[in-house]
Amino acid sequence: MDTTSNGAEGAVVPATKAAATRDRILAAAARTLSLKGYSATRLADIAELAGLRPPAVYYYFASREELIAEVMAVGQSRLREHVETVLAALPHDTPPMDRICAAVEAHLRVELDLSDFATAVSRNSGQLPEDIRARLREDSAAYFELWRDLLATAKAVGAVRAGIDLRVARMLVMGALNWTPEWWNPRQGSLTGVIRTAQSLVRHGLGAP
Amino acid sequence: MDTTSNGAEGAVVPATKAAATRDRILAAAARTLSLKGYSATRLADIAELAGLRPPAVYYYFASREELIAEVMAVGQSRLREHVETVLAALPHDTPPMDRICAAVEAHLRVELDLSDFATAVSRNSGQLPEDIRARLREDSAAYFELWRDLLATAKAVGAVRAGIDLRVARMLVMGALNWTPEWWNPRQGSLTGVIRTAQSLVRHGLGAP
DNA sequence: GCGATTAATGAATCTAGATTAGATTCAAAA
DNA sequence: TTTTGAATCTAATCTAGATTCATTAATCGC
Repeated sequence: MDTTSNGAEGAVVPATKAAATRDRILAAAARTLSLKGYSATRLADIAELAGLRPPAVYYYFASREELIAEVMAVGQSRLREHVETVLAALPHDTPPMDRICAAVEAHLRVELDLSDFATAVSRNSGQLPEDIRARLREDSAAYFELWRDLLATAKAVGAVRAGIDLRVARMLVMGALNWTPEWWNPRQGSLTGVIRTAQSLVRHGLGAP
Repeated sequence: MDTTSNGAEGAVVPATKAAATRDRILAAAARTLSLKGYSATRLADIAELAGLRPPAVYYYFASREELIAEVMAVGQSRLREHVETVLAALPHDTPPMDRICAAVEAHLRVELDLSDFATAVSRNSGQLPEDIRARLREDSAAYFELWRDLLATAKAVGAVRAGIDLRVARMLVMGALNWTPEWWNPRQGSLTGVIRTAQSLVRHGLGAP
């Protein structure tokens, strides 16, 4: 069902051997980007992790930039889709603030545990060349939109304290979440611990008493 | 009292013309790093902004890495010192949660308005080569320590809700703050607006009701 | 088994940028 | 006026990586 070492990179099982190699390169790039960051990511590092020589990468991708752009695109959409899926599975009468907390959990899980691609996005989105950034814009905007809606709905039913600037609050919350890969380490704290505290912070930070 | 264009980069007035040039290069590097990020920062960009040819930089700094390391060191300590100064100026009986809010404000001000150096640090600390990172470790740890104390004190007087993991909460809050340079733009929102919402989020997010 | 296509390689090339070498300017001291 | 040292420049060098390419190895349809 899956090709990577990382628990649940939910790639469809590749149809051909070639597609498998391509996925392996992509996954290696995602992992390297998530660990070392954009500037320190050499094509040679990626190739090595994928068990290949650097030129082989060009058989599958037009350029290093192309490869990285694809990692980011996958990461961005995987992030958004995971959160959307989780939200869609909630009972229809779930209170808005509970939906926000579910989104917090989903975001953290995908970013810290499920996908190197998502990690790569949050760790590097601020460092990308304009070129790549432009390609992410649409998907990224959709994700912001999702959060905007979550907050707006909560506000509409009076679940958000007065005096909170919704745009600012949204960016602060997303910032707190996006920064987690910089400090969280699976070996020293439990993921559910992070999730619980983040939810508590958000719920009481935004919520009316 | 000051040499830069940016409002309040509180450098001491340089003793000699040479020192002024050095400061100009440093400031140019800080600004470039804060705007373009580590990977996109060319020595040529810095030199141009400082009104020089790239080789001239070597008259003042041993290498690009050295220059960047110094920017980061200045930024990190400026950030910490500004927050420390603000906290030290508070009345001694200021309640712990108010002290936290003051720190939030100070951090945001120095990062978003007062110092390109501080911005450079929060935007790039995750991308730096191990080498430079090592040099920041001490100062950076001191800053974390400061926040640790702030939260621990608040907790001690019962100002923090139960069920909050202090370490996680601290990192989430600092993440929210450190992420702000990625999205905040002076032209579209007021700084005080950001500050107010951030304080509200933190106060209610952490605080006992 | 056997050509044809697909995958991958080692060795060579190309290039952006950092760095160095050496020449030049210029203000101040002698 | 000459000398000197500090500050800067232009032109050349050096290097890490990305990229290209001619060739080899693997795989597949028959």
